[in-house]
Amino acid sequence: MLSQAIEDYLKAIYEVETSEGKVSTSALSEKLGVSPASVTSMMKKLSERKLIAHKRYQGVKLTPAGRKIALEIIRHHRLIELYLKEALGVPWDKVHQEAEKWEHVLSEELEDRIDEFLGYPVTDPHGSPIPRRDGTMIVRQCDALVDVEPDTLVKVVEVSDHDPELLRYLGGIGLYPETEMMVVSKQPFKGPIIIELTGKEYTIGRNAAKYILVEKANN
Amino acid sequence: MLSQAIEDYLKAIYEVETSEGKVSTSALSEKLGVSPASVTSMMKKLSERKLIAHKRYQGVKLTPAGRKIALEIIRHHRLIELYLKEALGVPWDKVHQEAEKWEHVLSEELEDRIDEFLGYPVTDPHGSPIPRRDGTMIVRQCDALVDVEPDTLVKVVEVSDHDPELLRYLGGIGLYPETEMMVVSKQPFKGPIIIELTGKEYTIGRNAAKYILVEKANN
DNA sequence: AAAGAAATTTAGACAAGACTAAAATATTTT
DNA sequence: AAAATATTTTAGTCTTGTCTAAATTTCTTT
Repeated sequence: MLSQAIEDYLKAIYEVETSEGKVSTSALSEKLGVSPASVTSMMKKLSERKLIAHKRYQGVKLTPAGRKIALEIIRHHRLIELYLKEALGVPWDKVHQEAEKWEHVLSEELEDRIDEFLGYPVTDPHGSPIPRRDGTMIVRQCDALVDVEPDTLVKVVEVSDHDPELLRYLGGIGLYPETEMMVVSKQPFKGPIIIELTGKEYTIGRNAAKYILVEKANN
Repeated sequence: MLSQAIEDYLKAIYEVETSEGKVSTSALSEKLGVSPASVTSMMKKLSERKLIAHKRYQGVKLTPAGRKIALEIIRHHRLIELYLKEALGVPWDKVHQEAEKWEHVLSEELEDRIDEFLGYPVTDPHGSPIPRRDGTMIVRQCDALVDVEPDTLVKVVEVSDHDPELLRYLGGIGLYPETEMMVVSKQPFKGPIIIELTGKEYTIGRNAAKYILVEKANN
């Protein structure tokens, strides 16, 4: 049995690995809210257990075994998020927090029941793909909203679940995964992005726009 | 925030207190699967936090603050048990194990949603009363099956949830809370108890019969 | 290429919660 | 009531996962 701390580290490493490519001690320190020294000592432990490969001063990489575990936890997390929304009507800005704790104590059997209840879903409420039981995950090709040229019609693919306030804002304007919208303009000097949605225009800050993934709509 | 260990101790103290009256170090040691020395050291901590009253060599008692917390955890536990059965069809011999872990990470908000989903239930799948949010709990007056005289018609009130195998057996013969049955005879020399249920006779060991609570049926 | 800055690791400490072995106290037996 | 037994507590150790401060290595700047 793995400790919650180990599960959290593996998950964090996976997430940094996919979003930044390289996984540094400081990135993990920041993401997990612990000191860099704590990260280093955990890296040593995970290395010994062959869950990661760690070169001194050079960052870290998941081994296949470590990646498998990370994906199991992420699967728990995303199934739980979707379950809470579908079965109990928990709003999408709150499911993350709840899943963050529950994911570590979910049995495989209950995981299966939830999966079945939901009809073997493929994405969570934020549009993130749910890893399969076998440790594989379908990754969709898409761009951050911040990188899209103006005058493009796009479809929202995924919204990061880590900022509840952003989620409440986006929910308020009706911006969810699968929603189509027009990128109207990008204000200069790192100004916000203007989008059009159901006939109205809204502004989205550059920073927020990094966390909204979209693909070109087939029009 | 209380640690899981503290929550588990308080719950165990509550349960021993209600079932045995006196709470000894060894009873807790046994119940929690830790050494007596570990119990003593935790007792010291809980005492300092004024969650229990501890007299050296004389056992332990919950303070009102400690009891409140114990009942909150038990409320989580029982709501979760019922929820898993009702919403996801988890069989009653498996809900305990799952609830044992989930109870410690359930937010108050999700607790409320589950309570509402279930229609503000009063008992869990084993017939145990669910404590109210305010820390009160309705305790029903009833007898252990082992103490009932033969030739009595009784209604099952509650079955202990701690032995999955017993639960599977009882479920198999259709013995659930609210079920009515006839106590046919008690075999001598600590032999089993014979009951009649839906026309058939079944035997229930003396030990098991201690964990089945019943009341006289109004016939 | 050397100096300064930033990131990482090491060293050592601490808290929680478990353990064993030994000492202290209660309880039971004779 | 003394002896034997059982229970509880104390003392000291261990593991996990955190921390700070100091040392090391890498990166950036000039």
